[in-house]
Amino acid sequence: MPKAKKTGISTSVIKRLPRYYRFIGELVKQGIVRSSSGDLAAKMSLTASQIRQDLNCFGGFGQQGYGYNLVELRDEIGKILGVDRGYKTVLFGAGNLGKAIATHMNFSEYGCDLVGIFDSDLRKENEKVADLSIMSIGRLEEFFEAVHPEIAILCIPKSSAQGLADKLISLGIKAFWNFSHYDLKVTHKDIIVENVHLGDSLMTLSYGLTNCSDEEE
Amino acid sequence: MPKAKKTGISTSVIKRLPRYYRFIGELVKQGIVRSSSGDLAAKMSLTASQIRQDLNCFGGFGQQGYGYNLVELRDEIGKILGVDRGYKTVLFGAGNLGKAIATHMNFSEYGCDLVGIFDSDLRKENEKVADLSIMSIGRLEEFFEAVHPEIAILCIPKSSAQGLADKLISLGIKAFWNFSHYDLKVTHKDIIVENVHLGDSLMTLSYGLTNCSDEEE
DNA sequence: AAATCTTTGATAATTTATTGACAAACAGCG
DNA sequence: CGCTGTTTGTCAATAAATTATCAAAGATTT
Repeated sequence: MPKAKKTGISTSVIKRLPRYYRFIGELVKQGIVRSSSGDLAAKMSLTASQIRQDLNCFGGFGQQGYGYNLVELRDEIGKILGVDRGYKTVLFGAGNLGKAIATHMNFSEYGCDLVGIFDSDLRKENEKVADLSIMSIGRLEEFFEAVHPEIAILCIPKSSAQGLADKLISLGIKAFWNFSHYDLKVTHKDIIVENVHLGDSLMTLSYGLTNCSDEEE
Repeated sequence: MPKAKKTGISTSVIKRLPRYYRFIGELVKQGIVRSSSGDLAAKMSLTASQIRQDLNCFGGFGQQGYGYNLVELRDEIGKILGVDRGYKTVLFGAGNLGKAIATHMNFSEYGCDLVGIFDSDLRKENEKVADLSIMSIGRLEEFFEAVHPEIAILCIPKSSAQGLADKLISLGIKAFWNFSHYDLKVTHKDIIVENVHLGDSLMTLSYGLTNCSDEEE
């Protein structure tokens, strides 16, 4: 009898959910139908305790003496993450990174549906990327009026990020996936922001090389 | 009198360093020369206490009654991160994502120097990306022998990631920046891995939209 | 140069996260 | 259908991270 207790899930737990979803999805693809928290823990380099505790934040998905039904578990986590929602998503900035994200990401796997690409460079208008024609910013209001997208992906220079974000919020955008090298400031409380800083990740690698390899011993 | 205490810095602290580096660098660019932990905390949405404690892991960079000299602080953090090292970096997989990373990232800002791009598709050989000619995998040994790169960026399908990684380790690679949608398994203890899962970040956004917006109240 | 004000670095207190332990629940077997 | 073995969900214990506090250091002012 799964009891849902959605109140105040910690971000530590939430940030682990996508990884659970990936791993369990992979196991399902391999045809494995059940698994215990101990098995999963070994495969994911975690503790069994943590897996049980994490999953229990959302409900009792397992069964004593048996473990977890992986298909069911994957679907439950998917539902929690909302990967079945198909949030309408619009991308801004069709430079190298924007194009790569548009063509490289399997949006549908992650609960998103890419429905539009905008660029401020008029010369790119009508160019095709990922089966969509790039639109000029001039068509922004018209498009939002008609489509009402929920997520904006920002692949634009940091100088224009905050301005565009404010504009998009006024047009009803609910979430930002922000690659603009700038931490968006958002006062509205239900607006969700994920600032992605690839450079930070690379610097972490550099830190590791610089500090761990020799001096650890 | 800065006392260095590099022993066992927690990953929580390390993961904040790049953000400090970015913010402080930005302030320096704006011509601001000093700042107190309180100022910085307000600008970065952190507590003053955390900033002081984080910085103190590496040495006493501040001065009572004055605060921190931002140029000095930025340079110190840069040195800790190793962004002055210019680690020789090789990219594998010249698809959309690989090309975007090659052309979009300012590697030198992050302590890296992109010195080679490989792709298994022979038709791409000699194609130019980011001022480098794509090399075929056949030239791998020869190139590593001559150049001895330290970092490998993997923008390849997950099916070939582990195999290539093992090969590269045997050729002397020290760190992986891995975009292959697969968590690399590395037993060697000084090999450093950053698994980047953009999909995880997008799912976190989806989680936020699905769970927070309405039900929070 | 003394007095005042600011701010650090360090330590203590608190909060949060992770791990361990175990009773209760169920599967599987004979 | 009862017995045995497994595994969960929960709660307690531990560990880690964050925040608060404050004496000492030094800047700034007069």
